[in-house]
Amino acid sequence: MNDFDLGLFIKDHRKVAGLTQLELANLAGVGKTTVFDIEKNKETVRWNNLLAILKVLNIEVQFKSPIHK
Amino acid sequence: MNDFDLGLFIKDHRKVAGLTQLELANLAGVGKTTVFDIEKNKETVRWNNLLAILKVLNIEVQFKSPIHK
DNA sequence: CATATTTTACCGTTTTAGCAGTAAAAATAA
DNA sequence: TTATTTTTACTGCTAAAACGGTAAAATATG
Repeated sequence: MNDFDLGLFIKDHRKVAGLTQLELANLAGVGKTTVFDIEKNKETVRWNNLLAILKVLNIEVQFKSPIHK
Repeated sequence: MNDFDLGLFIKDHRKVAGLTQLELANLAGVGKTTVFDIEKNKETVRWNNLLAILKVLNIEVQFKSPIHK
């Protein structure tokens, strides 16, 4: 049950940071289209671009699995 | 301090699952090169391809930030 | 040891994400 | 309301990701 909305999550954080999509794009070093796509949950974006945006917004990524490693 | 090695993390889980890179690639619906690249921490891969591999290996992704959650 | 399997590496070809530009909705401010 | 900003949407072009094929290292197996 993966109802987590990453796009909305990112959008909310961008709003809290007081940034427009264009500003976030420039800070992350990506195009405005990429920010738009990510907030729309387009998953065929590049991992590095998503990472760049998450970094600007101070969002951490964690990977969990049953075999806790 | 981002010393987390996602490529190694994935490789270890693949090993535990008893899969070769090619088998994992087929299960995830991606090319063998993509699996290889991801295990080598190439970050210019597509988010959906990474997600597909994580899903096969039963690895969950979580996003954390100071605000919310 | 030998040899079978797996991983790493490189190479063309195809596919497509990323990009800037533009413009029209939608939201926000004045 | 009107004016301004922001978001959404679509465009063509270009760089490069994804891919399969191939082969050489590396690793595992008998």
